Amino acid sequence: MNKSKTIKDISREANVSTTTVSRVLNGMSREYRISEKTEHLVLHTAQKLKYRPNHTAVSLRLQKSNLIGLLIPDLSNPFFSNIASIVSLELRKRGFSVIVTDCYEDEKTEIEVVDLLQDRRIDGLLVMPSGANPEHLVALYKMHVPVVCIDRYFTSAELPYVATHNYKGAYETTQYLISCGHEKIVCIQGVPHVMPNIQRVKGYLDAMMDAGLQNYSFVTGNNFSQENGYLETKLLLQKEAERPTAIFCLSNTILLGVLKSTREEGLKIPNDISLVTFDDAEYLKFLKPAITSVSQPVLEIAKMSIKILFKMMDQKENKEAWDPEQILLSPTIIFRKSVRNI
Amino acid sequence: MNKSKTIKDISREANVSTTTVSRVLNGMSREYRISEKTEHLVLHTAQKLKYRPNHTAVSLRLQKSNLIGLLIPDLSNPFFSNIASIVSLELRKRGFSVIVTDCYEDEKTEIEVVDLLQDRRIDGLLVMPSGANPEHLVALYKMHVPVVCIDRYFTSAELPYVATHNYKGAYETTQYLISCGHEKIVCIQGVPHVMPNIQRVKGYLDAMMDAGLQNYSFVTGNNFSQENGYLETKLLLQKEAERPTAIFCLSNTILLGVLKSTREEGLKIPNDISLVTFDDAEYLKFLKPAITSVSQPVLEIAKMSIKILFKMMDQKENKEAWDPEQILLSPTIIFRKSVRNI
DNA sequence: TATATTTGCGCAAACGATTGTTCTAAAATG
DNA sequence: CATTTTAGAACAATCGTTTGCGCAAATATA
Repeated sequence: MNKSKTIKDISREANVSTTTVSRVLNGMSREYRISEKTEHLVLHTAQKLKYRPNHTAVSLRLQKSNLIGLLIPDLSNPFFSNIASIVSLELRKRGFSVIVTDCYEDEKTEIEVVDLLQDRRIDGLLVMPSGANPEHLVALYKMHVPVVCIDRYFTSAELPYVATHNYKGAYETTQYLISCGHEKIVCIQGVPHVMPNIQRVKGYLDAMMDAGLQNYSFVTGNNFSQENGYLETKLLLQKEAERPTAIFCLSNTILLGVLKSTREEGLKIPNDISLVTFDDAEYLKFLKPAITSVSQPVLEIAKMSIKILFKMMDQKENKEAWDPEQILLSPTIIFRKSVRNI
Repeated sequence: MNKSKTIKDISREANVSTTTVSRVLNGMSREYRISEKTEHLVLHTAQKLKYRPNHTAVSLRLQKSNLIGLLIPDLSNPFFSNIASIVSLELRKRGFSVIVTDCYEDEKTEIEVVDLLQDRRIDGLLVMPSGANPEHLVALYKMHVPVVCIDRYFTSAELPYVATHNYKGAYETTQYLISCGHEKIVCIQGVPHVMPNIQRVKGYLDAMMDAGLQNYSFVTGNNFSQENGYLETKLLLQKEAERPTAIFCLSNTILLGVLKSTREEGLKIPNDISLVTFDDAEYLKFLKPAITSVSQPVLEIAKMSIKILFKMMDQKENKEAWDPEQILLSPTIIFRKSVRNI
């Protein structure tokens, strides 16, 4: 850190007390009847010395860090980094800084980091949890630190969250495939225990069931990696006879793996096999054919979660007023050319 | 913030001074001859009260925040968010937290944020500058705050940096196009004033020149957006007669725009026109055809910049020992199917 | 037994701000 | 002229730690 100037330096230089300096610098001159002359003197001296307030000291004194924690399972995933981008902007607008941590989908890391953030006395936490267990987050919440889950959440806990209505998105997408005449529809899933995945699988299964296709439903895969998509598809294409006519990828990383696999097998899309994926991404429309996808309302999710966070921070005094809002926002299906009408 | 327990609470509960508590908690029992009995008592009480140190107070006292700033021009760009991901991991390993800010390619924002970070007494700054002006960074550096530029840098300033050897990458890529028989090669650039762009353009121009093709060289465009790529390509394809046989995109966002444009015009790649782009990305190999690209050594760049940052932090006492290391790491061309051999 | 060491720990001053209370002149009032 | 009011600013405690120095009791040494 820096041996920078302090209000004490200003006070010495201007021959006034630190009290006066502080009050002037915080724009409280009027309330405390500080003469214009003194005010100018202080302001001028501060400029001259290139004074900058020590935020650490202010935090300690005011018991407020103006720091928000942001926990992300995987920053290199565009879905998450987009959220980080929006959060960064919105919080800066409101005068907060963001401590961002990439937890690499590891719950243990996340738990450690939550402790560290607590030591730093963050004023609030936005988290896309990596694990299946909300305990560390609930503990923080109970210590009166506002916490909002984004994208991933827990039904077992009383934590506020904002996420995509994944069930609806998956249900409707599956319905769409069925309406195109598909029956053998396979679903390649991501991390099984995270809520978005659970809901998507449920939506898929229910839609199949409701169409009387329960005997055809098949869920496979176990994480959001490209490799997962690749390997699962290889396996699927093995048994030529029972090949699915459509694959529903539960993330666009999975889709990439599926594409690699179908390409290697020489399959044409959508003629040989149809494809749909969760998560829209810019490049999907440049693939040949362009891929139909379920687009999540990322901007709204990010903004909404911040709104909820601030609502809680505003009623910090009486935590009893906290009402863990749990919000699901509808996704949009973007129809392109990757589904064949049978 | 939280009315959590302090060492004073422990001191009261255990009937020892805060001095002793602090020493025990910092593992200095031996050095200060604190009896095992007292040590255990303190440790036990701390546990019982669920004590957590107040990092704000520690920072103030020790004049060290354990906070690193990370300034990014655009978090939604995978190139940058990948760097953020690596930086987050590496700094966590070393016990630092990262304040990340997305500056949205806006220099004014960046300048403001640098001030804020300085107020927070960050121990170091990693920055991918948004603007053409290094003054605010140099000022920080002169205040003895370690600063390292990543990817983008300034030749006019004495700041350390780590970046891709963009000139080399562009030169060799252009050479490759030429070796495939191309002559009318157009370069669509990004933000003109940032160093990577400048170097890439230079590499392209020199390669054209060295091949005696200077009359064919043509640089257009003005930012890294998809729209830029789209519009510039539209213009290029206007004059049918003088159409280039190859386009060199200076980022993969630009490439996406180019693709959209060529697709709309019904051009086949690489038969009608060849394409090469800077920045490799996962999806490039799934495009049809897969796109040849210049891959930047992102991991090495991130790790190297952190290494340099810590080297400076380690010799904080005598800033004179600081030696602004300026490092360029070579990129790799990944040959795929988007260039036609004429 | 007197003195020198060692053991075990606490006092109090920082770090850089904020703020309730108090104080002293000057101005206003009667 | 004596007294009250007001303007203008300073005192000192506080936020939660760390740390140089000091000090009493216990033990070792002569």
